[in-house]
Amino acid sequence: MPELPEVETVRRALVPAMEGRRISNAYIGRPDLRWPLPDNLAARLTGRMVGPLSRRGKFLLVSLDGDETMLMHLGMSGSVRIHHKRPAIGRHDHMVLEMAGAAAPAWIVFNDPRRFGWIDLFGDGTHPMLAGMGPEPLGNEFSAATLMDGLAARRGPVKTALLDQRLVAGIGNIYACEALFGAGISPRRRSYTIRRQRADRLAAAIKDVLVRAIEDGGTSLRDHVQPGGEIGYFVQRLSVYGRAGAPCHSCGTPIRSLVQSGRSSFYCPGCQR
DNA sequence: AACAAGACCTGCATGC
DNA sequence: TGCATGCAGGTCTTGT
Repeated sequence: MPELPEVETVRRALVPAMEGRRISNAYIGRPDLRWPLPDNLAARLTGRMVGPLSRRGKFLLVSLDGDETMLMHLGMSGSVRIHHKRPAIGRHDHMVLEMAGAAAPAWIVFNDPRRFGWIDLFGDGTHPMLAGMGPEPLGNEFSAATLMDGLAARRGPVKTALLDQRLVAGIGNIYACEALFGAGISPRRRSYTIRRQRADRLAAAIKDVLVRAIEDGGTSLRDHVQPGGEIGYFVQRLSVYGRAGAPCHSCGTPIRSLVQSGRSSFYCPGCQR
C-alpha cells in the first residue's frame, strides 16, 4: 500500500487521536514482523506520553516522552485504524495501542497481513533505516537541481531510480509511474539523460502528484484505508498505473505496461518520451 | 558502485 | 468446487 501520500494520510488522521495523549495499554501480537520487534515492546510503550507525529519518506515517527521515538513502516499491506470502542483483535492485528483521553479513549490498531511492515524504537539521534535517505520531495531540500544531480550518476532507467529512497524519499511504484506521466518522460529513459528541462518537469510532476494524492487521502487499490475507514480516492485520478490497455486520458493511445527491475511500470507511449 | 534478481509473506483474481 | 499460478503499494540481501 503505502507510499508517501498514504503514510501522510495516516499521520494526519492519527494526530488528534495520539498527540498529547498517554498510551494506557499496549498489545503486541507476535515478536517479529519483517524483523524482530524490540524486546518487551508492549511494556515499554505502556504509560508513555505521545508527542508530535512526523513522517520521513514512507516511515511514520511517533515521539514518546523520555526522548524516544517509535518508528513504523507499513510495508506493502500495512494499515492503521482508529477505533472508538474496544476492538476485537483481528487475525493480522500486530499492535493495538489504547490511548487514554480526557474525553474518550481511542484504540490504534496496526494491521499487516504480509508482515513486510516493521516497528522499532530508537533514542538519541537518527535511526539507521533513515540514514542515507534522500530529500523529502515536498520539502525545501528537494529541487530539480538535486534531482538532476542524483540522476546524473545513474545509467539505469529513470523509473527504477525514482524507487530508490536514497535519491528521493517516499516515492513508490504508483507515484513513480504517475510522476513520469505528468512529466512526459518514458520510464525506460536512462537516468543520466534527464537534464535541466526534463528535470524541471519531473520535479514539478513529483510534487504535484504527491500533493494531489494527499488531498484525496491516498490511493486505495486493495489494502489502503485511512485510519477512519475511508478509502483513498486518488485511485480515481490515476493516469497510467493499473490502466494497461485503457486509453490515455490525454491522447487516447492505449496505456502500456512493462516490467523493470521486477516491478510493473505503466506509461503512455504517445505522451512519454 | 550500480544494477537486477531473489527473498520475505499473505490474500486475491484468474484459469483450468 | 478445488487447485495451481501469478500478481500485489516495499526494500534488504545477494550476485553479477
